[in-house]
Amino acid sequence: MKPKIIVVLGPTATGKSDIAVQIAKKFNGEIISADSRQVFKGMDLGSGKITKKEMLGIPHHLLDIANPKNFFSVVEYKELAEKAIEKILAKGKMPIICGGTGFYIDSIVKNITLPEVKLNQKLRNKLEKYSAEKLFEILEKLSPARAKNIDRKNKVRLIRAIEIAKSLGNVPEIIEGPKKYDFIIIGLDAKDNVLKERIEKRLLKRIKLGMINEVSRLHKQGVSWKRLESFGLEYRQTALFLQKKITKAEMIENLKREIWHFVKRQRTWFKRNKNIKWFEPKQILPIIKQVKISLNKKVC
RNA sequence: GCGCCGGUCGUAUAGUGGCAAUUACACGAGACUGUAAAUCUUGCGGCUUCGGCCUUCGGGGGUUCGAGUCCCUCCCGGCGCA
Repeated sequence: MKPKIIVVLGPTATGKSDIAVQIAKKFNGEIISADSRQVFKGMDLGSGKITKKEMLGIPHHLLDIANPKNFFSVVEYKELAEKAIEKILAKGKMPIICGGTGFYIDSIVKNITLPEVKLNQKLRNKLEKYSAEKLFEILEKLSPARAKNIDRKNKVRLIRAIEIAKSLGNVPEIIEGPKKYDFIIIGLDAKDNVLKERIEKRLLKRIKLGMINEVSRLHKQGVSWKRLESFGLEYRQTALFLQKKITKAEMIENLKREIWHFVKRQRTWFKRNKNIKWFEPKQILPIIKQVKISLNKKVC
């Protein structure tokens, strides 16, 4: 029998972190974060990272493992997450993956093997000057197979594909490996108006707790404005505010809107996965109590 | 009361006689081969057998082959003078 892993996913502001902690308490688990921003050290308030206190003694993995100045990708994430899974299982405990980065979660759940190609800044600087059409032509020559299914207007993807092709000779096919684990996937989502309210409340709280200082500190530590803006949402808007490109009121307005857009994108991603069992945040805790026994035998 | 300016898809705008009509934002739908909170695509008057058909630019009337665009009039808003 394959080891069981619980996954807690869903759009932002649904209370995933707290619920994951409750689940971990119930099933003797440890938590592996699946969040593309919380991996970075020093990015706490802006990314909504769980605090030491909120962890209630449950060990958390894959938080604060990367330097925001450096490139981090799903390849590294997958490698580290699998190591964490094995470590937790070796202790006889239950791994619980929790986060909102669909791509990171899928890399584990689908066991996707991706080529490990380091970032080549020199090449990127050169490629960034080209138009999408030009980049597509270059890729077509290097890797016709990849050119066939790539989004030909998406420069970010085109540049990455060329980078991989230049390093490996072509862009290898993606491989979905054998399933090593049994995943129980719990999705958390709430009604639009409930979520919007939570988003606003949470945002104002973060600002009060010092989110702007956090971004300012990151910049002083050498994280460029460009890099901060590339993180999106809180980091982008706060960076714009600190550079006096927008006012504080504009920053808050933009954030409310963009976080909502983000929710929509997350939902679009998760919609494809038919194995997700969806719940409202408030109904999940009583259910967790009930499935206590059945989880040890069979899937709930 | 007089004078001037203005009223166009949710909002802001373009359009001064010739194709449902620009652009931005919002809103909706979606992609995802590896920077994923990023990046990208797409719809947005209605209907459609995808060829078209119908209804639209404050209201009404008029000029014209043809009006968002010109004229008259009414309504509404802003500014100026009384």
